Amino acid sequence: MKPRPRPSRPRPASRDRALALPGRVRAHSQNATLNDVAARCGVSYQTISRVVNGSPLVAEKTRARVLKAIADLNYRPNLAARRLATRRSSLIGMIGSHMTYYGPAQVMVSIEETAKRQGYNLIFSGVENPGETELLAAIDDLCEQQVDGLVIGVRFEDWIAAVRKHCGGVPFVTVGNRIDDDIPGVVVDEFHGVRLATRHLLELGHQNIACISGPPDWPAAKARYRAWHTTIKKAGRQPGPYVQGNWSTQSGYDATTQLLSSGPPAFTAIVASNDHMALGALRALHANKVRVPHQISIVGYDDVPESRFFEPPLTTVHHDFVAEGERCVKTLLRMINREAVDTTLQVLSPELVVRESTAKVKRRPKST
Amino acid sequence: MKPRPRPSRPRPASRDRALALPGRVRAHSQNATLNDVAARCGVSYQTISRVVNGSPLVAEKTRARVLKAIADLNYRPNLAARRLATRRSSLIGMIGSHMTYYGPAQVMVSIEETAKRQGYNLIFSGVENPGETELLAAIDDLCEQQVDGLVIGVRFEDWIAAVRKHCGGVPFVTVGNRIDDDIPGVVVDEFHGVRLATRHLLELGHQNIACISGPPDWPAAKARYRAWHTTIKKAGRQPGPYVQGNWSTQSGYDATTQLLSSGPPAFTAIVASNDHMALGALRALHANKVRVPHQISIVGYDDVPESRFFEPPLTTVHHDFVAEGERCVKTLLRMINREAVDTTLQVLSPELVVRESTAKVKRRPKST
DNA sequence: AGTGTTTTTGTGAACGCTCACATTTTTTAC
DNA sequence: GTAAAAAATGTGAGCGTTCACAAAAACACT
Repeated sequence: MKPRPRPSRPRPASRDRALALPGRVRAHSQNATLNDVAARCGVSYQTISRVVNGSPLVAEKTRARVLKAIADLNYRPNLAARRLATRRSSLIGMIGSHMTYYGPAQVMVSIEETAKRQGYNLIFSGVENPGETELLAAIDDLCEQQVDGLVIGVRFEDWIAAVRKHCGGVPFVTVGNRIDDDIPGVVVDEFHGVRLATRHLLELGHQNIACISGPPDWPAAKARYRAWHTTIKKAGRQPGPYVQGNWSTQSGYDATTQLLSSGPPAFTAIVASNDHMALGALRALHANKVRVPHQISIVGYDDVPESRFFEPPLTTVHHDFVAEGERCVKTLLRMINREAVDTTLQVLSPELVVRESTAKVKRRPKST
Repeated sequence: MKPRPRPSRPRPASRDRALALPGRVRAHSQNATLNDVAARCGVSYQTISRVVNGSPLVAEKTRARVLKAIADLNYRPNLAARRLATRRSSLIGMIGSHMTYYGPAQVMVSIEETAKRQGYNLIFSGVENPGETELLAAIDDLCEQQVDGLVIGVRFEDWIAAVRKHCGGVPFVTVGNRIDDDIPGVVVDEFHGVRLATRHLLELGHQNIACISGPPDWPAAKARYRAWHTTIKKAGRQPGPYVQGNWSTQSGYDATTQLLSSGPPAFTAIVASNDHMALGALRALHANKVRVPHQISIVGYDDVPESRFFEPPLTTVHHDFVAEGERCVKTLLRMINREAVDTTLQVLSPELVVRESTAKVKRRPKST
């Protein structure tokens, strides 16, 4: 809770007040208030408040008059005042990162839309490299804004206790994070998604399957990596080589280059943890004159709209970000309204989308 | 200004108050207030307020004591109350659309970051199909939130007057919109960007250059289209065929298919209004066995991070979205603080990035 | 010790709204 | 035509903060 920076300029409020005559002179073009409207149509402020809030206990005639006055004066309720009085803000906060990526952006938009439809506004706070301090600061910040609830879209499994404390009484949900601690949330079952992808490759006869994973401190990356590993093991095979990327196309390119660097590849397929890295891989393969899918198959994850236009069109896993966002707002709203919610994670199922970047193995794999 | 939906559940506040004893019983786990902190360390609320706001007029000893109490009680200032008292919200509103696209998302993130650095929070409102009513509703909504300023990232040139009215006294800037009406704003000079791209093609000897534009109701799309047209005219040539897309990869694909449908193409190059459509074009060309850049050159626009990994790497125009967002927040903040601002548009310059999707014309063009 | 400063702390009112309840007006019923 | 019931409107207080100013305490200096 750092001291708020004092505005350097003289605040207009104080200047106005200094000039104010005893008779309650309204500052220049200041917005109209309930009282102004009331004065204008000769009723009490409470009546105005009633019509603004759609209360039925107002005579139709009065309501009409008030509505007119409201329009004339261009009255707009001051939500800050309302908040203070009601102790509800109709604001939900979201903490997220990497909004320039397709998935996160999609989730954010979906959250905003759903919230708006329910009469809530979204206040967003980006936390680029999600360390504990940064995250807690964002939570504090949002809580000071009096948000009614919080959507946390970044990893925090190691700091659950601190997060709980900083949220105070404010309910929160997770999105895209598998936090096993009875914190409500929504995830798409990424493990399952990658399992689907890996199995698909296995069924195609691939014996040696490589993996390009995301940064290991992302839960999503970890789940996807584990799914690759586990599925192959379960099938009684050995996992192929594995390189870490950071979600970016560039990193996919680099990872693949590295995979290719040690002579002719033993693997015949790659599982990439997202479509962008898959694109980088495609490109690196092409640069090395390796043909996809003839020599090497590749699957991505996310099903970004572009992926069907890759060269070749990418086999990938479709992940419904919109549903994810929607569901998590719905849950949050129930918590805010103190309705019963199932505190267990809601898990959505991704789907495999087979396109042209995967094919049956042709040549005999070297190893195994 | 629609009536606010009444929360269906009984408000906790009212229940608490009903139970409250005369002696001012604080509701259960309600947040601590200035008064609570004051009571705890035996000073007046004003003193607490002073330390919270970092005022220098408080004795070091007292400050330490207060700070301790604040930490103990987990006190957090109530921004709603502060807002009411100061008439400033430290909130800036942003109205935008298509946040799942690279450009808009990038701008949004940049705005949020810059705002946060200056002590402001961002409250975002998405307006997907930007009609007048929808836009004005979003403005009203944000103004009710008492935002100190507004960034409008959607087109509104036809409704300037209405927008002005609805904003009331709230300052606003445009981003990515060329509004010629002394409304401050920031744009990247898209016209120039596409001019660069088109000239590049011209210099490569292309005589017949096609265009895939964005949806014409986007100012950005219009500017880019005009630039293609004008530049070619200025060079004394005739503009080639032209098809509209909608920014999506799919639409780029479709547009190109259409371009190709009337027999062997007369054009030898395509100017696509964004990278995604260029990708679609690339793919359509490939599907039709047209080689890029050997038979047809293509340039995109935006320089999304993936574009250098397209097949072939895309020649495009780099557009600095981050700078755009930053500049516009800076301007807005100056307006909020009533400092002098240059009301004319700030224009940033994009740059051409030449990669491998463009080359000299080989064969004699059929026409002209 | 007494005065004048300077530093530190406290007081009252206001911000614009909603709540709970009180009061007035209108309608209904006998 | 009156009493009771229902509908419509009004009143006072409080939400948690800041502002302007007032008061008190601490410190200097004669």
